[in-house]
Amino acid sequence: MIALVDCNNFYASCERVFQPKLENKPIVVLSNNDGCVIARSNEAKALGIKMGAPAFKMQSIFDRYAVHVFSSNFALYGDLSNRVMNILTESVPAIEIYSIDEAFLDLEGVMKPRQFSIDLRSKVKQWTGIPVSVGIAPTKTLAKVANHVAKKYKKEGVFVMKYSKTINEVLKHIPVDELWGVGRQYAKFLMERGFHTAHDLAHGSESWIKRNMTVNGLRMVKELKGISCYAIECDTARKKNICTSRSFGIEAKELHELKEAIAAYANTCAMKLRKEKSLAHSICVFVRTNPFKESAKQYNASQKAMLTVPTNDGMEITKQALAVLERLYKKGFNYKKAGVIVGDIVPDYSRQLSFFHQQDILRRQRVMHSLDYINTTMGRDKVRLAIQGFDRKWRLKQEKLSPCYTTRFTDMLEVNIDYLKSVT
DNA sequence: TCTGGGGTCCTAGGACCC
DNA sequence: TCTGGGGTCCTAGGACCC
Repeated sequence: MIALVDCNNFYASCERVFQPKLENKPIVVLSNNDGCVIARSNEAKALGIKMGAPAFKMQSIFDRYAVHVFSSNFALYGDLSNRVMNILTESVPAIEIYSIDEAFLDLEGVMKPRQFSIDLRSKVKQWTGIPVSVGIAPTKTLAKVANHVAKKYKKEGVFVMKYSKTINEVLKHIPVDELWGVGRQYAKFLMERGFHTAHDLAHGSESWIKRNMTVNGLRMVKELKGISCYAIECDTARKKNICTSRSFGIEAKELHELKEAIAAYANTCAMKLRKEKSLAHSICVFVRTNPFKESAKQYNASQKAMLTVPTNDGMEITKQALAVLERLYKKGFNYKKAGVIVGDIVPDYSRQLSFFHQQDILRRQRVMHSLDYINTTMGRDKVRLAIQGFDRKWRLKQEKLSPCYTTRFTDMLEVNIDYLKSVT
C-alpha cells in the first residue's frame, strides 16, 4: 500500500503556525509580485476566492471579509517543508518527496495503516504545527483519490481504500477533472464524450484511452484499476532543465536594467546547478512585455546559446547570458518579465574538458566554491557580481511579507515569559 | 495601476542517414 | 503505370503536475 501525505493549504498553514490568532480566519498567500492567489485557507475557499485569481480583482472581497493577505515567503515554507519531510522520512523505509507539500510513503510492512497514519498525522501537527491529510491505496493515482476524500470528508484526516468494492464505490463519486493526470483540456474532452466520473474512465476502452490520451492516460486508467504503473521514486532524478525567471515589480525599459536582472538569474541558475552537482551545456534567455496590457506594443523573444564546455560557473554563464540578451534586446518596449534557462545538463563528473581551458576551469571552480561557502553561511548574495546591480529597481513587489521566523535570527519570534507563566 | 514560477513527458513531423 | 525498408535526431506544440 502507498500513502500520500499532503499538507493542508500548505502556505496558508505555514503563516498560521506563527500567528495562531489567525486560526479559523480567512488567509490567502499571493504569488511573487503579489500577483495571484496561490494558497487559501478553508475559510478563504469558502468565500469563493479561486486558486490563481489575480489579487487586484479580489481586493474588494479581501476588504469586506477581513481576509489576511500574505506575500510568498518561500524561505519559511521551504524550511517548514523540510521539517515535515524529516518526520515522514524517519517513519517509513521508503519515501518519495513529490513536491514542497506532498510525499508518497511506502507502507510495506506497516500492519495497521490507518492507525499508523493517524499517529503520524498528530506527530507532524504537534512537532511542526502543520496539518496534513493522508490517503492510502494500492497505487499512487488511487492514493491521490484517497487523500482527496480524507481532506474533504474525514474528520480524522485519514482515508484507506484497499478493497475493490470500496474503490469502485468511491470512484463513482470522483469527477474526472479531479483525477491526477486529467487537466482542463482532458476534462473537457472526456465530459463531452460521456466520461463524467473516475468510475466511467476506469471502465472505458483502454485502446481508446491510449489513442486519445497517450500512454500517460492509459497508465492512469490502469492505476485506477489497482495496477501500479508508477513506482515510489526515492532518489531524486537530476534535473534536465533549470529555470530562473521573474516578473518585474516595475517594468524595465533600458538594457542596463535587464542586464542586472539577467545577470542575477544567470547566477541563481549557476548556483542551482552547483547544488545539484550538474553542468549545463546550453543557456537560453527570454524577455517579454506584459501580455495582459493589450494596448502596449508586445515583444516576446528567446534565444539559446550552446557552450563548448559544459559549466556551472556563474561568471561564465552570466557572460554568455548577457551576450544573448544583447542580441534579443530592442529599445522602445516595456519589459515585464525575463528569465534564464540552463539545459542539456550533465553530471559534474562527466565534464568533457576542452584542450585550452583546463587550468582556468580548476581555478574558477575554487572561486565558485568559496562564493557558495560565503553566501550559504553569511547570507544570500553577500558576494555577487557587480553587474547584478545595487538599486535593483526591477525587483519584486512584496508588500505583505511575513518574517522568516525559522531561518533568520533577526526575525525570530520573541516570547514573553511572564505572560506565559500567567496563562499556564 | 494590478495577472507566478517552477518542472515533466509524449507525439507528430521534418530532416537526415544507410 | 510502376519508386523500399530500416533507422536516428531534433523541434514545436500540447498535455500535465505542484
